Amino acid sequence: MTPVETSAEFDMKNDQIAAVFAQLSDLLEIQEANPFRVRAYRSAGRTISSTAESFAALVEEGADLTRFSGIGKDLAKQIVEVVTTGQHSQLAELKQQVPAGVVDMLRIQGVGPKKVAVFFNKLNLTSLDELKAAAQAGELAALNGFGKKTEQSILANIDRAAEAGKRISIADARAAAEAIVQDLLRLDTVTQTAVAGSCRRRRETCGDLDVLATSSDATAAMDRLAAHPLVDSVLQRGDTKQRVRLKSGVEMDLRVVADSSYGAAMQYFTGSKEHNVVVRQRAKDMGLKVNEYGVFRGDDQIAGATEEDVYAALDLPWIPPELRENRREFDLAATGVMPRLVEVGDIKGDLHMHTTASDGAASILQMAEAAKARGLKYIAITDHSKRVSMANGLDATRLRAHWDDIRAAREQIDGIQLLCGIECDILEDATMDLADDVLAEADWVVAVLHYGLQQPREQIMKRLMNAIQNPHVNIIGHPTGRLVGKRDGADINMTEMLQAAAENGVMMEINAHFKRLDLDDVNAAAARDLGIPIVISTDSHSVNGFDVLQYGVDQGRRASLTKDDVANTKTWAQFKKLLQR
DNA sequence: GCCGTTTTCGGCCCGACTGTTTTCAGTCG
Repeated sequence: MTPVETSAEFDMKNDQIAAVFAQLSDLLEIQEANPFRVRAYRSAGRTISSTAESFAALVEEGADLTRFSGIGKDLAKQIVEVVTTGQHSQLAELKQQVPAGVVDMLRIQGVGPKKVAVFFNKLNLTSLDELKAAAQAGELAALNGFGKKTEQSILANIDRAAEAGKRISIADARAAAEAIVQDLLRLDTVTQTAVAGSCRRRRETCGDLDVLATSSDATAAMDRLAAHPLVDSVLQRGDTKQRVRLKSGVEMDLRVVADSSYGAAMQYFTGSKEHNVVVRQRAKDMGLKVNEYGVFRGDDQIAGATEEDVYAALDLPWIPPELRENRREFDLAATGVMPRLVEVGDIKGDLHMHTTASDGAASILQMAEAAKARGLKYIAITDHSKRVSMANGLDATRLRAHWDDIRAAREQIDGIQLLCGIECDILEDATMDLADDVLAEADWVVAVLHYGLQQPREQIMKRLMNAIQNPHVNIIGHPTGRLVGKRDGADINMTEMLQAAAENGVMMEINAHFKRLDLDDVNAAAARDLGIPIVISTDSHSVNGFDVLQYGVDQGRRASLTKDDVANTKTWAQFKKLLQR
């Protein structure tokens, strides 16, 4: 492909491009297009949004987009059209034919493209409000293939459609799922139980919860779940599967299988869907069949009790759940050995935390004692700089006095190193919040964006580049500034930022707080590929703040980071050497 | 629409649950 000559903007984000193809697949589905074509569009959207490189930049370079799996000649052309014109001609056409309100109907539980097509084509309904009115008037039950129950179900779920797709944080998901798992284990008839689904894959957020149990008595397990104090109501119940709504609004599936199927069921219910499609296709190619009950050759179950057996039957090493997204796990598996991913126990230092000097709740010594109690060997105290006045940020004078306090604290505690650090704001005008001579005195400088996150990409990049080129900056903290599910990050050219960091020896943080978790999995993997040391830090504001470390490590695992990729797994002696820039 | 030691056509993962049906389609994960 030759570079594209155009005057159009090349600043479209991957998520925006992906959204075009997601919309296309919804619309095509309502129009009853070939389901595999719909899937191709949906998969292309997923590929684009889970790629660190900017597709806009790739188009600008004239790169061959068909090197991405699932993107062929046709989709490559469509991506070029979207990037260069900001439009997709077929999407525009489809939007003329199908009003947006019709697409909204897809969000109603139990309503899919086929039903939506009937509402639109037979009854001319074009919005959720019109659909609701029709249901109340009994018009839906009169349709061929519909009945009173479907109509009632739509009425029951239509008001919830607006919040459908809402996801909860991994922290909330784990708390709820693990409470229920522990409760099920109290039943004598339940032998094994575990959390599966996106929660087990440790995604940042979960749309629903999946719990698996093995038991000779599925009825007892389902009754137990139905009676759990966290449960609001039972939505579905069959012989082996029950779906409930929790009081928090989140829905949970419980699946009960026999012990001989536990591994296969775990594999199946852990997903992701895309990972499982590849697994099952692979089985098919080998003359086998995989379902939630096991791996089968003909009618013979040849594996199923453990996940290891299931993967082994397919000539695959066991794949850690965090990697099961059909990204690179099958390439890694092809080498025969999966990398040993970083673990919480590997972490020896925490390099981002606050004290009462700014907006923390504990003293320097209290934080150090708490860190030491958790087995950490070194920490950096990184209170806010003055720009963050709301958090009582430090100016040069207060910071120097604070550093004196940190040095004094070193005398009062053994077995843990204390670094004099600072979380220094990168100001809107691209200068640092503290002067170079102050930063030069620090052991550890975390540079961050807090304000002006809405600035245009050019200015955001100027700020990040200045910080990265500042010889006193060690690391960029929570690099995008996004808040999971609440706020998009700044408009960053990730490739450019990471390249600059690699060239200047600046590290990148995975902020372990479950509301941040950036760099995210995709970008952290890209950083690692460039040889950038990653630091997983908690940003603790209290002695309990260290609890979030697990979430950061999980994000690192999703990025397939090993211990070697994470700088704060080093011993203090090794880490000290990394500090020389 | 993608893909290919079954490569340019003919496939494309698999099963539970529900509701509307008398044998299956739609939805969901």
